[in-house]
Amino acid sequence: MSERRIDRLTSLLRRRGVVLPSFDIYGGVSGLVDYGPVGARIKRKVVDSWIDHWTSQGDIVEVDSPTLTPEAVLVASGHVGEFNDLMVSCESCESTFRADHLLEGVHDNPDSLPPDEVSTILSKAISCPTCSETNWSEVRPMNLMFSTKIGAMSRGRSAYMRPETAQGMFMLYPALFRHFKQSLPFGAVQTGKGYRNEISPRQGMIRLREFNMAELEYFIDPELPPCPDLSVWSTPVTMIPDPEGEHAGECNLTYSDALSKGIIRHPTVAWFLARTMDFLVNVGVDQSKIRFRQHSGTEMAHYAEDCWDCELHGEHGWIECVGIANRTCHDLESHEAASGSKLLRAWRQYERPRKEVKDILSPVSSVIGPAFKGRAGNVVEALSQLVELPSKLPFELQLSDGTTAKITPEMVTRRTNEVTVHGEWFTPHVIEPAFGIDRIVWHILDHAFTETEKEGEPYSVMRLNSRVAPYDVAVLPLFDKPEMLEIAQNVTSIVNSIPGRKGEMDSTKSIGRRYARVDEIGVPWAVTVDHDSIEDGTVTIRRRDDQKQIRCSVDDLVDTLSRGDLSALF
RNA sequence: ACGAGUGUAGUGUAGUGGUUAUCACCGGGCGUUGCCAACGCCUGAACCCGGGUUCAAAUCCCGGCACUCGUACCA
Repeated sequence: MSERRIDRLTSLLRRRGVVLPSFDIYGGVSGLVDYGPVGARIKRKVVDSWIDHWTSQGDIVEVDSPTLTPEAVLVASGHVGEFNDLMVSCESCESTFRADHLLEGVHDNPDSLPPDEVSTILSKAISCPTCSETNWSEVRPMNLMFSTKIGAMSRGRSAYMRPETAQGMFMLYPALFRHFKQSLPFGAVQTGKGYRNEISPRQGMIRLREFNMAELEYFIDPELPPCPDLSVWSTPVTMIPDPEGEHAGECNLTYSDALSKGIIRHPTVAWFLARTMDFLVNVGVDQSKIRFRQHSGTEMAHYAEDCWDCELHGEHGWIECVGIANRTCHDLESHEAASGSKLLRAWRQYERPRKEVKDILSPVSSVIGPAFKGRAGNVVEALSQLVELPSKLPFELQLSDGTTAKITPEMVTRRTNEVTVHGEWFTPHVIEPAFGIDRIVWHILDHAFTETEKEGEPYSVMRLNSRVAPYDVAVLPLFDKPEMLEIAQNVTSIVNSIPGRKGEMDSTKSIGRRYARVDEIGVPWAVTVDHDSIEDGTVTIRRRDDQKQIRCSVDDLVDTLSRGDLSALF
């Protein structure tokens, strides 16, 4: 047995087909892992619980978009710029830095410089912060996105594997807006793979190059943010507010207290914190190992207003597993600007229509047309955008192309326009909780992994919540007799016919060994078929966590299992 | 990314130039037992990959890959 708990845990996960290195027979690839037969079921149940947790709310729907993403989308989102970090290392002391960080204060916009210029500035003006030497290596761009081409050969369009699922949901905003009858708030969830070519992935499932993410984009009217009742969550939770803010220091607060004290800055964000906690506890994360940490102003993306990490504690320390960010209107506005689409907005109906009286110069197109020919369109446009009308005609009208046009009295009619305005278009804000599924699965396993002793021998039990257990029951014929096998086979197929339930039969080896095997992969219940089963149709049910047994009929078993948890029988 | 260490069956390991590659658990078969990793017999399964040195390499050297630790990085 290995010295360290984490080694014993990972060895169990490999041995039992939960999580194992990918492409192992070819030497493996760092940052890629496989879920085996047992792990894949656990992961699926976590993802299904997640989808169900949010979609049962009513105003959130599931969508699914491609992982292949055209370059333009990721240029607009900022990923192409942000993920092209230039790295440089000091040849004297071997420290590695992001080149743009070193240039801060020397150059206004270091991101915009090509590598050779960065190199030049570095060697002239910057010394190593660690050892003060000026002996820089070659500047290398580190692109964290996997690039590819859509289409054949050189005609292919540049694309990337998505670094987050969010952009796909922003692309679907117009469809969502229609689906929800054009009224906010509403949200979309998406689960799937994301890709980041990490410089040095380590820590097993914590930093992967291809990983399972689950993201929720909740679109709201910033002037009318949803403020759900937070008083139903009365248990305080651990929070670490912005270390640069006035509430710095770990504290234990309810969500509503944190919101009223101004620690959580947005009511909808507070509500997502609460709902996130509920989800994690539901799938078996240990509540005492969950905390929320607020980003400091400098850590936060420039557009975000309030950003929290939900961190889970395990063998790797405190790990960010969920990020909850108020992304404001940033993404939708960027895509509107880059694509020219006018579909990325929402309509805000005024409570009562506003009458607006406006003096305008209405163009007389029969005069303007012949007078300005090709520029006529521009002139009409500029007239309609005049805020202050000139006091007298003729006057010089400023056009958008920089030229001016002389407007004479016969070209326009002065008129007073009375319009009724019923509302306005605006760009919704978006609150985004983003979950790292693999990291959550890891912590579920970590928290469930319990090492005990049985008759002086080490004994491991995976105390998984039954919601995420790979099988609901294990069916074990006490011994290898045709009558018992038949009953066990029968019980297994009945269990498998209950929607959403899975049972597995195991008739090998001794009964103690089979109990041990199913304990190790976290099956919560073992159903044993014995002599009495042949006589009277009853079976024993053994509870994983305390090995307590009761006897009941197969009918009761099936009935209870289809209704809920077998613990009702104890 | 840099540096150091490690890489032997499914898992944990022994082996420091010549072994049929050790042991345990593990998997499969047969028998036996019959409710918590029981027992007996049989059986399955490994030297990370590629090159080099040597008559001979798991063992020494070089390169790659992976893991661990430290430093760095981490939208």
